[in-house]
Amino acid sequence: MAGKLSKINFNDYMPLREVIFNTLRQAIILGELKPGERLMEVHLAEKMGVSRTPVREAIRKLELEGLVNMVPRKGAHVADLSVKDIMDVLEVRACLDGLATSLAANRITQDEIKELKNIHTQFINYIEKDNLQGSIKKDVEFHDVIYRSSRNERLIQITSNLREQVQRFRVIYLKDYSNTRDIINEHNEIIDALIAKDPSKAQEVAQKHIKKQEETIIKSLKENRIV
Amino acid sequence: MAGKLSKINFNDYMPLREVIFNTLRQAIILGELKPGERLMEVHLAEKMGVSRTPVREAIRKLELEGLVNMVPRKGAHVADLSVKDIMDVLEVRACLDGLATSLAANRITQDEIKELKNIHTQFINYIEKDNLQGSIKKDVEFHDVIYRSSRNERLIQITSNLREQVQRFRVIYLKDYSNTRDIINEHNEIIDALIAKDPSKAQEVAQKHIKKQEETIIKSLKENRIV
DNA sequence: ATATATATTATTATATACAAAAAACATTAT
DNA sequence: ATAATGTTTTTTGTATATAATAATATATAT
Repeated sequence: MAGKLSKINFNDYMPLREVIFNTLRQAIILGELKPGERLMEVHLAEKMGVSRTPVREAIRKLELEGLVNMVPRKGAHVADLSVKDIMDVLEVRACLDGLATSLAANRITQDEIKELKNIHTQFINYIEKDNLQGSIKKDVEFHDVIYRSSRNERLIQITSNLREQVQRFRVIYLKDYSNTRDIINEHNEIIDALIAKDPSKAQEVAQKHIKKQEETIIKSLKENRIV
Repeated sequence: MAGKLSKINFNDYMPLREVIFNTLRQAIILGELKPGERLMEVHLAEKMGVSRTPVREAIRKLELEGLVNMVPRKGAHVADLSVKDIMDVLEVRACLDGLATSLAANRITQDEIKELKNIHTQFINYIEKDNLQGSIKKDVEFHDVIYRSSRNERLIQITSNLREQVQRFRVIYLKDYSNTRDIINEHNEIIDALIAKDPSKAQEVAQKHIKKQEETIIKSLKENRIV
């Protein structure tokens, strides 16, 4: 009964508002829509071939997600993201990454550890080959597995939003961004702590990992004379 | 030039969608709208004397805030809040309260410490007088000051959402909720750590404070045979 | 009686219409 | 030329209309 046809093409309906929401969100995160840029309903609507209604609903959601600022009766703008903003984000993220990793130390399965090692190996390969996009992708996946292993949905949701902000910041300010080899060792430490099922060690190294990321960003901001 | 008239009554315009959003949110948090309850657009619209448009936009925001679940083309329901959900929330909150308090230890001003002590005194008074509503209010204010003193906007935003969830959980499951005298001592410890400007002590006692809250909730759930 | 098919109704999704406010522009007075 | 005022245009906010889907009720066949 449950062949391919009954599995596929069932729940693939997406409201226009969702499509618009995802499109705009991606555009903001990838820097195609720049901070401060005005979001005009009619303009966006005709550009995407829809009416104002789904555009407005999408903007409402972006507003709550903090990617868009609204002034009633004036309009919507792409939210600014200051250095202070991202420092706030990283301060929280360091803490929550520590939490996620310490929880994962107790809750991660053997399969997930295997998966983690696998991703890490691919990460190393991309780094060796200077493939930035690849290494970024594997870095994201690496942390995805850890968050997932924390078995805390709320934590996953919050950190995913925080990572989004960091990604956005990089695109806006740090066009010369690159993944350093140091990260390999830091990830190794994390894996070791997880295998050892040592929560406090896991917390420590994960927190250190984000703090180093923060330092890297600050260093890069200084080199670019931004701060 | 800048008399009362120019200060008051200037920016007091609020879009209907915001009014509806706040109304519905309050209703959900205070348990007037129960988990699983259907939110029907026309129904809500005519109950509040507006058209469907602002109601829909409000629902979009509630959706992103996690207070409402949507199934496309089916409708919106008040989000469920399971015991597991709230355990997740408290796990994160313990961590972030620790962070906020440790940051506050370095950043809080003398005035803010004075404010904190003041609120705490009033909190004690309400506890002594068995005034639950009063003590809850002062408890909230107490933590507000600490979050504010962390000087981390992102942290303030996230924790405010988490506290909202805890509040909601209490209303749904713990109608017999009460503030115990133990909290007085825990708050005292927090104040002391802040005065001493001792971040790690501050983190420790704040985290302990939330963990105790978690225990209280679990105990109460057991007494009520919910878990 | 139960299951299946069909018609009816209710509800959401999207588009459009209209009203109110803000912004842009032009006009006049100084 | 500049500021103040009035007019037009643009844009947002809200209401309504239409289309499509889901839910419900009804009828029919087995």
